[in-house]
Amino acid sequence: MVQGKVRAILHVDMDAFFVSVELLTRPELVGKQIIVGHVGERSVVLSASYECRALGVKSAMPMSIATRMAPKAIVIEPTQGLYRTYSARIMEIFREVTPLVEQLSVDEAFLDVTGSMRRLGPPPVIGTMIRKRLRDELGLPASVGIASSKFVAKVASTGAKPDGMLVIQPERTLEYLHTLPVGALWGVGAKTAEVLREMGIGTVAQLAATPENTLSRRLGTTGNHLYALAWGRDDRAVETEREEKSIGAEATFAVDLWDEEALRREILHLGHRVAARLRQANKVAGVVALKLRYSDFSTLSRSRTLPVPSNAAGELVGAVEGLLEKLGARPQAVRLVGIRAEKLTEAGGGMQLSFDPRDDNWRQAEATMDLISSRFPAGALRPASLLERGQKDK
DNA sequence: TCTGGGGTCCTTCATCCT
DNA sequence: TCTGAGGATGAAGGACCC
Repeated sequence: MVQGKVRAILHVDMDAFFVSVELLTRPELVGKQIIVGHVGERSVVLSASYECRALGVKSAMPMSIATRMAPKAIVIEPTQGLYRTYSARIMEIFREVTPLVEQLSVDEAFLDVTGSMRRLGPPPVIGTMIRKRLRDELGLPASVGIASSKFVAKVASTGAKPDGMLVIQPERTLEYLHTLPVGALWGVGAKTAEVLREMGIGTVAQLAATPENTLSRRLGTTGNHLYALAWGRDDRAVETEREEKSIGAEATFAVDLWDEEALRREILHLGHRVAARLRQANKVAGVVALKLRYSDFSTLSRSRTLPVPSNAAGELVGAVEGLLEKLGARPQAVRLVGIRAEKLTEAGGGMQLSFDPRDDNWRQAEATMDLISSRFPAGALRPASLLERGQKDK
């Protein structure tokens, strides 16, 4: 950052993104109560239209509760590939404005437009132009927050929703921040909010008025971090590149599971998914982690360093099965199982060392699967051990 | 009311090594 | 040879975000 120069940061956040994308092909549903999410007892709301939000429906809310709150809502099954396609087009528009784009998720990004102002005009003009392009070219509404830091821009875009724009001038930052509840701060979730509530802190103004060491004694480094934010201090730069640190996959069972065989089948399936994504990213994992969630929602994780970093499903699954065996008998039925590949490094630094010729056969087989998977629909190809018995016998 | 799936970051604790 | 201190590292768990 250039010392002394005031930055112009935009945070652009699409409004009810999944719902908006689905409505593009179903214009007759515009203005209706819409929920995007899987229909299932254990699913949650991915996105809800503002008509549903008015009734209390929120993202991540259990579907069973959401449909009770909005019994007339129309539930739409998510179309994963479609969101990625639109996301890519949204980011393209952002990059035509400035190369300094930090994508936070499929539907939001920070843009540092400090260097684009001479060419495109002041930040509010740029924000308006971006919103117009998203609306005209893609048919999607977005909200924009403009400030001199990432954090305040993000808070502003939340305040601008839906379909609005909010500019926080640097000299008015504290005045604006100090009107907000602590939950508006990045990093304050349910637990931290509860701790702060016990300390008698409910607003950003109260947080700012609390001595920093009081906060850090209670919350550790989070306390220092929150204190800085409460005073509008955030000089983090917009980062255009971010290295993936882990790749994982997990699945929740429709019914909690005691069956070890079914558990191992799911692990094999997840292992293949994770390995395929590692190969696609040209990465190998140094560590593989297993995650189990039991009936009572308690979660356990175990991890193991691989002898040689790998992206072969056989090796990932082998390590996870070792962890599973080490755990011994399950104390409760299993609700969720997950696998995560960690300590990622670039693959392709020559062949991986292995003394077992079977490993090479596996890698070749998996490379062939990648090739076939790239040409046929998802799920067309699976290891025989993942097929149901009836299917396997055919 | 009952909690998905994909991630990141931080803290705590155990273990190893010097 | 034994013991303890302290740093580095790995593993586990929790909180948070979208």
